[in-house]
Amino acid sequence: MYSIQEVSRKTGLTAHTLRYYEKEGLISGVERTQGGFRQYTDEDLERLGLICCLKNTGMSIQEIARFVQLTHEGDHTLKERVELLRQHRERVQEKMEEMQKHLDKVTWKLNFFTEKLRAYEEGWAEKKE
Amino acid sequence: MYSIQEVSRKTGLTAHTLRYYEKEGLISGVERTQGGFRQYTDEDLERLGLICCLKNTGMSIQEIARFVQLTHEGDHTLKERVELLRQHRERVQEKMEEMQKHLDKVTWKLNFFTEKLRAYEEGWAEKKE
DNA sequence: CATTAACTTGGATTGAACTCTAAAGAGCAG
DNA sequence: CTGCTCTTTAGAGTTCAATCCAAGTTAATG
Repeated sequence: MYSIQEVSRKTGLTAHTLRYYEKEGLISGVERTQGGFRQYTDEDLERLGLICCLKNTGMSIQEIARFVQLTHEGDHTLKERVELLRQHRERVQEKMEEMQKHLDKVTWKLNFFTEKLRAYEEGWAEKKE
Repeated sequence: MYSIQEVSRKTGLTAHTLRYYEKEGLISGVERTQGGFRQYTDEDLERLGLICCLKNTGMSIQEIARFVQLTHEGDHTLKERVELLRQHRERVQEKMEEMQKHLDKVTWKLNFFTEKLRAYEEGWAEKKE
């Protein structure tokens, strides 16, 4: 059992964000102490792990909430969940390829500027002599 | 010379966004007709190309504006520009590696669910018999 | 037991990047 | 010239994902 601060440390999310995620339906059924303090289980941590993966690959809060809701509805939603993850993976892969292309162009431009800089510094050195 | 709509089509950015970018300092010095309409040159399009690459690899509007400003200041900012692009490239590469790791975990989970779905559908088929 | 630190809530605020609105002017086909 | 569409501006509004605030409650420590 972990306090919200401990989970914050373990996941890298702030306590604020953890409460926000709960409010948005990303993590439901977190236990409480008799005083009302959140008590996260190892299973909660595991679920947060997947949530972070989805978030870090660009899935929106809404979509993650949808996925979590399906999970709660039981095994008859398995097909839909598989479909959801598959589509997400595809989108991410496409986006990464796209990014790589754009990054290649940046690299090309970078090389161009580096060469230009070399020429500029040489010219400057000549003037100095 | 291209109207804002033509540039919109060519770049995929809306006319709104093009005006917004201009206001934020991402594209300065766009010519106008005597009536005040924007007239983009091929050079403007080229500059927009790099801007889109930077944006699509996650650079913020502010950072791009900074880069553009340096460009206008002349060759003595070449070193800084090279540095800026180099750092950006590094950040993007790290982020992409990170994303790939997270995506791998999603794939793993996807395989898990796919297997679970297969078992579930089989069970259902048995019941049906 | 007293104090301090951590936690609770609902609702307001932030910041980034658009996105839209309204009112007016520009340009072109018929 | 008459419509019609396109473009202009300043400024307001939207969305997303947090992030903060205030006021109150609970737990932990000396």
